Amino acid sequence: VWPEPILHVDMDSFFVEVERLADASLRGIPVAVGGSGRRGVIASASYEARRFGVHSAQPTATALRMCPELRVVAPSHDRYSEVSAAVFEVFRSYTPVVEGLSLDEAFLDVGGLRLHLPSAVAVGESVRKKLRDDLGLPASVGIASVKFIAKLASKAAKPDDVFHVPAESQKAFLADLGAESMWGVGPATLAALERLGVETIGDIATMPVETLVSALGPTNGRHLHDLANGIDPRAVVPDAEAKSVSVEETYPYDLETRNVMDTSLLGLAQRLSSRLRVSGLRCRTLTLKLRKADFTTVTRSTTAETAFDGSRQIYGLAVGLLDSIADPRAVRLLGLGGTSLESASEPVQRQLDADEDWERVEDSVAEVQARFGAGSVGPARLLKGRISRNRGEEPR
DNA sequence: TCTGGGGTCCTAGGACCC
DNA sequence: TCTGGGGTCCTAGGACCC
Repeated sequence: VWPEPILHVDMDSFFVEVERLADASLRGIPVAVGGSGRRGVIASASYEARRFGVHSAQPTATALRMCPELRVVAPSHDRYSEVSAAVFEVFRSYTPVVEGLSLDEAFLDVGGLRLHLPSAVAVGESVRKKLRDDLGLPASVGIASVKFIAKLASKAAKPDDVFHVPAESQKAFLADLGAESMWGVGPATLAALERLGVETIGDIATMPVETLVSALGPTNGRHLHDLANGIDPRAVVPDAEAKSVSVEETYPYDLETRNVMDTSLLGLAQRLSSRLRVSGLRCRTLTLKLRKADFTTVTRSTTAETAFDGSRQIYGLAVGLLDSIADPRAVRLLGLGGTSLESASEPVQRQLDADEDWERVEDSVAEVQARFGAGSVGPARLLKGRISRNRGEEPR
Protein backbone atom coordinates (compact mmCIF):
# COMPACT_ATOMS: atom_id res chain seq x y z
CA VAL A 1 0.00 0.00 0.00
CA TRP A 2 1.32 3.40 -0.99
CA PRO A 3 1.75 5.73 1.99
CA GLU A 4 0.85 8.77 -0.12
CA PRO A 5 -2.02 7.80 -2.42
CA ILE A 6 -3.71 11.22 -2.72
CA LEU A 7 -3.05 13.41 -5.76
CA HIS A 8 -4.19 16.99 -6.06
CA VAL A 9 -4.06 18.03 -9.71
CA ASP A 10 -4.31 21.74 -10.41
CA MET A 11 -4.21 23.15 -13.92
CA ASP A 12 -1.78 26.06 -14.33
CA SER A 13 -3.54 29.38 -15.15
CA PHE A 14 -6.29 27.34 -16.74
CA PHE A 15 -8.37 30.03 -18.45
CA VAL A 16 -5.27 31.67 -19.91
CA GLU A 17 -3.92 28.36 -21.21
CA VAL A 18 -7.25 27.52 -22.86
CA GLU A 19 -7.18 30.91 -24.58
CA ARG A 20 -3.62 30.22 -25.74
CA LEU A 21 -4.79 27.02 -27.41
CA ALA A 22 -7.03 29.12 -29.63
CA ASP A 23 -4.66 32.07 -30.13
CA ALA A 24 -0.94 31.38 -30.31
CA SER A 25 -0.14 35.10 -30.21
CA LEU A 26 -0.96 34.99 -26.49
CA ARG A 27 1.97 32.69 -25.72
CA GLY A 28 5.01 33.97 -23.90
CA ILE A 29 3.51 37.36 -23.06
CA PRO A 30 1.70 38.83 -20.03
CA VAL A 31 -1.95 37.95 -20.55
CA ALA A 32 -4.98 37.74 -18.28
CA VAL A 33 -8.56 36.58 -18.65
CA GLY A 34 -11.08 38.86 -17.04
CA GLY A 35 -13.66 41.59 -17.35
CA SER A 36 -12.59 44.76 -19.10
CA GLY A 37 -15.48 46.94 -17.99
CA ARG A 38 -15.54 49.56 -15.26
CA ARG A 39 -15.89 46.96 -12.51
CA GLY A 40 -14.05 44.11 -14.21
CA VAL A 41 -11.63 41.87 -12.32
CA ILE A 42 -8.95 39.36 -13.35
CA ALA A 43 -10.05 35.71 -13.31
CA SER A 44 -6.74 34.15 -14.39
CA ALA A 45 -3.28 35.58 -15.06
CA SER A 46 -0.35 34.11 -16.98
CA TYR A 47 2.93 33.65 -15.13
CA GLU A 48 4.45 36.41 -17.28
CA ALA A 49 1.72 38.73 -15.94
CA ARG A 50 2.11 37.55 -12.35
CA ARG A 51 5.69 38.82 -12.40
CA PHE A 52 4.21 42.33 -12.62
CA GLY A 53 2.00 41.71 -9.59
CA VAL A 54 -1.11 40.81 -11.59
CA HIS A 55 -3.29 38.22 -9.87
CA SER A 56 -6.82 36.86 -9.90
CA ALA A 57 -9.59 38.81 -8.15
CA GLN A 58 -7.63 42.00 -8.81
CA PRO A 59 -9.53 44.84 -10.51
CA THR A 60 -8.55 44.85 -14.16
CA ALA A 61 -7.83 48.57 -13.98
CA THR A 62 -5.26 47.91 -11.24
CA ALA A 63 -3.71 45.10 -13.26
CA LEU A 64 -3.35 47.37 -16.29
CA ARG A 65 -1.67 50.01 -14.18
CA MET A 66 0.85 47.48 -12.88
CA CYS A 67 1.40 45.99 -16.32
CA PRO A 68 0.45 48.39 -19.14
CA GLU A 69 1.28 45.88 -21.89
CA LEU A 70 -1.08 43.26 -20.36
CA ARG A 71 -3.35 41.59 -22.91
CA VAL A 72 -6.80 41.25 -21.30
CA VAL A 73 -9.02 38.60 -22.87
CA ALA A 74 -12.76 38.33 -22.19
CA PRO A 75 -13.67 34.98 -20.58
CA SER A 76 -15.31 32.29 -22.71
CA HIS A 77 -16.88 30.11 -20.05
CA ASP A 78 -18.48 27.63 -22.41
CA ARG A 79 -15.07 26.70 -23.77
CA TYR A 80 -13.59 26.36 -20.29
CA SER A 81 -16.40 23.94 -19.42
CA GLU A 82 -15.76 21.89 -22.54
CA VAL A 83 -12.02 21.70 -21.97
CA SER A 84 -12.64 20.94 -18.29
CA ALA A 85 -14.74 17.93 -19.29
CA ALA A 86 -11.78 16.65 -21.33
CA VAL A 87 -9.43 17.23 -18.39
CA PHE A 88 -11.69 15.25 -16.08
CA GLU A 89 -11.88 12.46 -18.66
CA VAL A 90 -8.11 12.20 -18.38
CA PHE A 91 -8.40 12.04 -14.58
CA ARG A 92 -11.02 9.30 -14.77
CA SER A 93 -8.92 7.30 -17.18
CA TYR A 94 -6.67 6.68 -14.15
CA THR A 95 -9.21 6.16 -11.37
CA PRO A 96 -12.93 6.56 -10.79
CA VAL A 97 -12.15 8.13 -7.41
CA VAL A 98 -12.03 11.74 -8.67
CA GLU A 99 -13.36 14.63 -6.62
CA GLY A 100 -13.54 17.88 -8.56
CA LEU A 101 -13.13 21.14 -6.64
CA SER A 102 -13.67 23.42 -9.61
CA LEU A 103 -13.32 23.38 -13.40
CA ASP A 104 -9.56 23.02 -13.15
CA GLU A 105 -8.63 21.03 -10.06
CA ALA A 106 -9.42 17.71 -8.48
CA PHE A 107 -8.34 15.17 -5.90
CA LEU A 108 -7.53 11.69 -7.18
CA ASP A 109 -7.18 8.68 -4.92
CA VAL A 110 -4.75 6.55 -6.90
CA GLY A 111 -4.14 3.89 -4.25
CA GLY A 112 -5.87 1.34 -6.48
CA LEU A 113 -3.20 1.71 -9.18
CA ARG A 114 -0.38 0.15 -7.17
CA LEU A 115 -0.45 -3.05 -9.23
CA HIS A 116 -0.12 -1.09 -12.47
CA LEU A 117 2.34 1.71 -11.80
CA PRO A 118 5.49 1.83 -9.66
CA SER A 119 4.54 4.76 -7.41
CA ALA A 120 2.09 7.57 -6.81
CA VAL A 121 4.73 9.95 -8.16
CA ALA A 122 4.81 7.91 -11.37
CA VAL A 123 1.03 8.31 -11.63
CA GLY A 124 1.35 12.06 -11.14
CA GLU A 125 3.97 12.32 -13.86
CA SER A 126 1.85 10.23 -16.18
CA VAL A 127 -1.25 12.38 -15.62
CA ARG A 128 0.78 15.52 -16.30
CA LYS A 129 2.26 14.07 -19.49
CA LYS A 130 -1.15 13.02 -20.76
CA LEU A 131 -2.66 16.45 -20.09
CA ARG A 132 0.26 18.02 -21.91
CA ASP A 133 0.37 15.60 -24.86
CA ASP A 134 -3.36 15.15 -25.45
CA LEU A 135 -4.74 18.55 -24.49
CA GLY A 136 -1.71 20.87 -24.65
CA LEU A 137 -2.25 22.04 -21.08
CA PRO A 138 0.22 22.38 -18.20
CA ALA A 139 -0.73 21.10 -14.75
CA SER A 140 0.85 20.80 -11.34
CA VAL A 141 0.45 17.82 -9.04
CA GLY A 142 0.76 17.51 -5.29
CA ILE A 143 1.17 14.06 -3.74
CA ALA A 144 0.65 13.28 -0.07
CA SER A 145 -0.96 10.98 2.45
CA VAL A 146 -4.03 13.20 2.94
CA LYS A 147 -6.06 15.72 0.96
CA PHE A 148 -5.05 18.80 2.91
CA ILE A 149 -1.33 18.22 2.39
CA ALA A 150 -1.76 17.19 -1.25
CA LYS A 151 -3.48 20.52 -1.88
CA LEU A 152 -0.60 22.45 -0.32
CA ALA A 153 1.87 20.30 -2.24
CA SER A 154 0.35 21.16 -5.62
CA LYS A 155 0.81 24.81 -4.76
CA ALA A 156 4.46 24.09 -3.96
CA ALA A 157 4.76 22.30 -7.30
CA LYS A 158 3.60 25.26 -9.39
CA PRO A 159 4.16 25.98 -12.12
CA ASP A 160 4.21 22.81 -14.20
CA ASP A 161 5.80 20.28 -11.86
CA VAL A 162 5.10 17.65 -9.20
CA PHE A 163 5.75 17.93 -5.50
CA HIS A 164 5.76 14.85 -3.30
CA VAL A 165 5.49 15.06 0.48
CA PRO A 166 6.62 11.73 1.99
CA ALA A 167 4.67 10.86 5.12
CA GLU A 168 7.77 11.05 7.29
CA SER A 169 8.53 14.63 6.28
CA GLN A 170 5.03 16.07 6.30
CA LYS A 171 5.42 17.64 9.72
CA ALA A 172 8.49 19.56 8.59
CA PHE A 173 6.73 20.52 5.35
CA LEU A 174 3.80 22.02 7.23
CA ALA A 175 5.68 23.67 10.07
CA ASP A 176 7.14 26.65 8.19
CA LEU A 177 4.16 27.46 5.96
CA GLY A 178 2.21 30.59 6.87
CA ALA A 179 -1.13 30.06 8.59
CA GLU A 180 -2.84 31.93 5.75
CA SER A 181 -1.84 29.18 3.32
CA MET A 182 -4.13 26.71 5.08
CA TRP A 183 -7.12 25.61 3.07
CA GLY A 184 -10.13 27.10 4.85
CA VAL A 185 -8.30 29.95 6.56
CA GLY A 186 -9.43 33.25 5.07
CA PRO A 187 -9.21 36.84 6.28
CA ALA A 188 -11.57 36.39 9.24
CA THR A 189 -9.93 33.25 10.64
CA LEU A 190 -6.47 34.65 9.98
CA ALA A 191 -7.28 37.76 12.00
CA ALA A 192 -8.44 35.58 14.91
CA LEU A 193 -5.27 33.48 14.66
CA GLU A 194 -3.05 36.55 14.60
CA ARG A 195 -4.66 37.68 17.85
CA LEU A 196 -3.36 34.42 19.31
CA GLY A 197 0.12 35.18 18.05
CA VAL A 198 0.00 32.52 15.35
CA GLU A 199 2.20 32.95 12.29
CA THR A 200 2.84 29.48 10.88
CA ILE A 201 1.04 26.17 10.62
CA GLY A 202 3.64 24.88 13.05
CA ASP A 203 2.41 27.43 15.62
CA ILE A 204 -1.10 26.00 15.29
CA ALA A 205 0.15 22.43 15.58
CA THR A 206 1.94 23.03 18.88
CA MET A 207 -0.74 25.22 20.44
CA PRO A 208 -3.15 23.71 22.98
CA VAL A 209 -6.34 22.72 21.17
CA GLU A 210 -8.41 24.45 23.87
CA THR A 211 -6.95 27.83 22.88
CA LEU A 212 -8.07 27.30 19.29
CA VAL A 213 -11.49 26.07 20.37
CA SER A 214 -12.14 29.14 22.47
CA ALA A 215 -11.05 31.46 19.64
CA LEU A 216 -12.69 29.71 16.68
CA GLY A 217 -15.42 27.51 18.11
CA PRO A 218 -15.36 23.77 18.76
CA THR A 219 -15.77 22.58 15.17
CA ASN A 220 -13.31 24.93 13.50
CA GLY A 221 -10.81 24.94 16.34
CA ARG A 222 -10.44 21.17 16.51
CA HIS A 223 -10.44 20.82 12.72
CA LEU A 224 -7.66 23.35 12.28
CA HIS A 225 -5.57 21.78 15.03
CA ASP A 226 -5.91 18.37 13.40
CA LEU A 227 -4.99 19.67 9.95
CA ALA A 228 -1.93 21.48 11.29
CA ASN A 229 -0.80 18.13 12.70
CA GLY A 230 -1.33 16.40 9.39
CA ILE A 231 -4.53 14.70 10.52
CA ASP A 232 -7.16 14.80 7.76
CA PRO A 233 -9.48 11.77 7.61
CA ARG A 234 -11.56 13.13 4.74
CA ALA A 235 -11.85 10.64 1.91
CA VAL A 236 -11.76 11.51 -1.77
CA VAL A 237 -15.47 11.44 -2.60
CA PRO A 238 -16.50 11.23 -6.26
CA ASP A 239 -18.45 14.25 -7.32
CA ALA A 240 -21.84 14.88 -5.78
CA GLU A 241 -24.76 16.44 -7.56
CA ALA A 242 -25.07 20.21 -7.69
CA LYS A 243 -26.87 21.80 -4.75
CA SER A 244 -27.52 25.18 -6.25
CA VAL A 245 -27.61 27.00 -9.56
CA SER A 246 -27.25 30.75 -9.61
CA VAL A 247 -26.73 33.74 -11.87
CA GLU A 248 -25.74 37.25 -10.90
CA GLU A 249 -24.60 40.47 -12.46
CA THR A 250 -22.60 43.42 -11.23
CA TYR A 251 -23.72 46.48 -13.12
CA PRO A 252 -21.21 49.02 -14.43
CA TYR A 253 -23.25 51.73 -12.70
CA ASP A 254 -25.54 51.30 -9.72
CA LEU A 255 -29.23 50.75 -10.41
CA GLU A 256 -31.40 53.42 -8.84
CA THR A 257 -35.00 52.80 -9.90
CA ARG A 258 -37.34 49.92 -9.35
CA ASN A 259 -38.21 49.84 -13.04
CA VAL A 260 -34.62 49.20 -14.06
CA MET A 261 -34.24 46.58 -11.30
CA ASP A 262 -37.34 44.74 -12.49
CA THR A 263 -36.03 44.70 -16.04
CA SER A 264 -32.72 43.32 -14.79
CA LEU A 265 -34.54 40.64 -12.79
CA LEU A 266 -36.35 39.58 -15.94
CA GLY A 267 -33.01 39.02 -17.67
CA LEU A 268 -31.63 37.11 -14.68
CA ALA A 269 -34.82 35.01 -14.50
CA GLN A 270 -34.35 34.07 -18.17
CA ARG A 271 -30.75 33.09 -17.59
CA LEU A 272 -31.54 31.05 -14.48
CA SER A 273 -34.45 29.30 -16.18
CA SER A 274 -32.24 28.47 -19.13
CA ARG A 275 -29.46 27.13 -16.91
CA LEU A 276 -31.90 24.96 -14.95
CA ARG A 277 -33.50 23.53 -18.08
CA VAL A 278 -30.22 22.79 -19.80
CA SER A 279 -29.15 20.91 -16.63
CA GLY A 280 -32.46 19.09 -16.42
CA LEU A 281 -33.18 20.56 -13.00
CA ARG A 282 -35.95 22.32 -11.18
CA CYS A 283 -35.67 24.25 -7.92
CA ARG A 284 -38.09 24.64 -5.06
CA THR A 285 -36.37 27.58 -3.35
CA LEU A 286 -35.48 30.86 -5.03
CA THR A 287 -33.00 33.29 -3.45
CA LEU A 288 -32.64 36.91 -4.47
CA LYS A 289 -29.28 38.52 -3.79
CA LEU A 290 -28.81 42.27 -3.70
CA ARG A 291 -25.55 44.09 -3.15
CA LYS A 292 -25.54 47.82 -2.51
CA ALA A 293 -22.93 50.38 -3.49
CA ASP A 294 -21.42 50.14 0.02
CA PHE A 295 -20.96 46.38 -0.61
CA THR A 296 -23.47 45.29 2.03
CA THR A 297 -25.34 42.26 0.76
CA VAL A 298 -28.85 41.09 1.59
CA THR A 299 -30.63 37.94 0.52
CA ARG A 300 -34.29 37.00 0.51
CA SER A 301 -35.59 33.57 -0.30
CA THR A 302 -38.88 31.81 -0.74
CA THR A 303 -39.81 28.16 -1.02
CA ALA A 304 -42.64 26.81 -3.12
CA GLU A 305 -44.70 23.65 -2.70
CA THR A 306 -43.61 22.29 -6.06
CA ALA A 307 -40.38 22.67 -7.96
CA PHE A 308 -40.18 25.09 -10.88
CA ASP A 309 -37.88 26.12 -13.71
CA GLY A 310 -39.88 28.57 -15.80
CA SER A 311 -38.68 32.12 -16.24
CA ARG A 312 -42.13 33.58 -15.61
CA GLN A 313 -42.46 31.77 -12.31
CA ILE A 314 -38.93 32.78 -11.36
CA TYR A 315 -39.50 36.39 -12.38
CA GLY A 316 -42.77 36.61 -10.44
CA LEU A 317 -41.16 35.25 -7.27
CA ALA A 318 -38.09 37.46 -7.72
CA VAL A 319 -40.22 40.60 -7.94
CA GLY A 320 -42.02 39.55 -4.75
CA LEU A 321 -38.69 39.06 -3.00
CA LEU A 322 -37.45 42.45 -4.12
CA ASP A 323 -40.69 43.94 -2.76
CA SER A 324 -39.69 42.64 0.68
CA ILE A 325 -36.51 44.71 0.71
CA ALA A 326 -37.26 48.21 1.90
CA ASP A 327 -36.38 50.96 -0.55
CA PRO A 328 -33.55 49.38 -2.55
CA ARG A 329 -31.23 52.10 -3.84
CA ALA A 330 -27.71 52.19 -5.23
CA VAL A 331 -27.79 48.54 -6.26
CA ARG A 332 -24.50 47.34 -7.73
CA LEU A 333 -25.42 43.67 -8.04
CA LEU A 334 -28.53 41.55 -8.43
CA GLY A 335 -28.54 37.77 -8.44
CA LEU A 336 -30.97 34.87 -8.48
CA GLY A 337 -30.24 31.38 -7.25
CA GLY A 338 -32.19 28.14 -7.12
CA THR A 339 -31.74 25.56 -4.34
CA SER A 340 -33.60 22.46 -3.17
CA LEU A 341 -32.95 21.09 -6.61
CA GLU A 342 -34.84 18.19 -8.14
CA SER A 343 -34.31 16.33 -11.35
CA ALA A 344 -36.69 17.60 -14.01
CA SER A 345 -37.52 14.01 -14.87
CA GLU A 346 -39.40 13.73 -11.59
CA PRO A 347 -43.06 14.28 -12.29
CA VAL A 348 -44.42 17.62 -11.13
CA GLN A 349 -47.95 18.69 -10.70
CA ARG A 350 -48.98 20.63 -13.77
CA GLN A 351 -49.99 24.22 -13.26
CA LEU A 352 -52.91 25.86 -15.00
CA ASP A 353 -53.63 24.72 -18.52
CA ALA A 354 -52.67 28.13 -19.87
CA ASP A 355 -49.16 27.54 -18.58
CA GLU A 356 -48.66 24.52 -20.80
CA ASP A 357 -48.20 26.68 -23.88
CA TRP A 358 -45.77 28.87 -22.02
CA GLU A 359 -43.79 25.84 -20.94
CA ARG A 360 -43.34 24.93 -24.59
CA VAL A 361 -42.36 28.47 -25.50
CA GLU A 362 -39.78 28.52 -22.73
CA ASP A 363 -38.37 25.17 -23.77
CA SER A 364 -37.78 26.61 -27.22
CA VAL A 365 -36.25 29.76 -25.77
CA ALA A 366 -33.89 27.74 -23.61
CA GLU A 367 -32.86 25.68 -26.61
CA VAL A 368 -32.18 28.69 -28.81
CA GLN A 369 -30.24 30.39 -26.03
CA ALA A 370 -28.14 27.31 -25.46
CA ARG A 371 -27.19 27.29 -29.13
CA PHE A 372 -26.92 30.95 -29.99
CA GLY A 373 -26.36 32.75 -26.71
CA ALA A 374 -28.48 34.50 -24.13
CA GLY A 375 -28.99 37.61 -26.23
CA SER A 376 -30.34 35.79 -29.27
CA VAL A 377 -33.94 35.54 -28.16
CA GLY A 378 -36.00 36.71 -25.22
CA PRO A 379 -38.73 38.99 -24.00
CA ALA A 380 -39.19 42.22 -25.97
CA ARG A 381 -38.34 44.19 -22.84
CA LEU A 382 -34.81 42.92 -22.98
CA LEU A 383 -34.15 43.70 -26.63
CA LYS A 384 -31.40 46.09 -27.67
CA GLY A 385 -32.02 49.79 -27.28
CA ARG A 386 -34.38 49.19 -24.43
CA ILE A 387 -31.62 47.51 -22.48
CA SER A 388 -29.08 50.24 -23.11
CA ARG A 389 -31.53 52.89 -21.96
CA ASN A 390 -32.39 51.07 -18.80
CA ARG A 391 -29.35 49.33 -17.59
CA GLY A 392 -26.45 50.99 -15.86
CA GLU A 393 -26.09 54.42 -17.25
CA GLU A 394 -24.00 57.05 -15.59
CA PRO A 395 -26.20 59.41 -13.61
CA ARG A 396 -26.13 62.91 -14.97
C1' DT B 1 -9.35 52.87 -10.15
C1' DC B 2 -11.92 49.50 -4.78
C1' DT B 3 -13.78 44.70 -4.57
C1' DG B 4 -16.61 39.17 -10.75
C1' DG B 5 -19.26 35.11 -10.93
C1' DG B 6 -20.19 30.60 -9.55
C1' DG B 7 -20.16 27.61 -6.00
C1' DT B 8 -19.92 24.90 -0.86
C1' DC B 9 -20.50 24.64 3.99
C1' DC B 10 -21.74 26.36 8.61
C1' DT B 11 -24.46 28.78 12.21
C1' DA B 12 -28.38 30.48 14.51
C1' DG B 13 -33.10 31.44 15.37
C1' DG B 14 -38.01 30.59 14.68
C1' DA B 15 -41.94 27.70 13.23
C1' DC B 16 -43.97 23.55 13.72
C1' DC B 17 -44.70 18.84 15.17
C1' DC B 18 -44.66 14.96 18.37
C1' DT C 1 -52.07 30.16 34.79
C1' DC C 2 -47.41 26.58 33.23
C1' DT C 3 -44.20 24.78 29.80
C1' DG C 4 -39.46 19.68 28.29
C1' DG C 5 -36.82 18.06 24.64
C1' DG C 6 -35.88 16.40 20.07
C1' DG C 7 -36.29 16.61 15.08
C1' DT C 8 -37.05 18.92 10.67
C1' DC C 9 -37.74 22.69 7.67
C1' DC C 10 -37.05 27.35 6.48
C1' DT C 11 -34.63 31.81 6.33
C1' DA C 12 -30.62 35.08 6.62
C1' DG C 13 -26.05 35.87 6.95
C1' DG C 14 -21.22 34.89 6.69
C1' DA C 15 -16.69 32.52 5.70
C1' DC C 16 -14.31 30.56 2.25
C1' DC C 17 -12.82 28.55 -2.31
C1' DC C 18 -11.37 28.99 -7.42
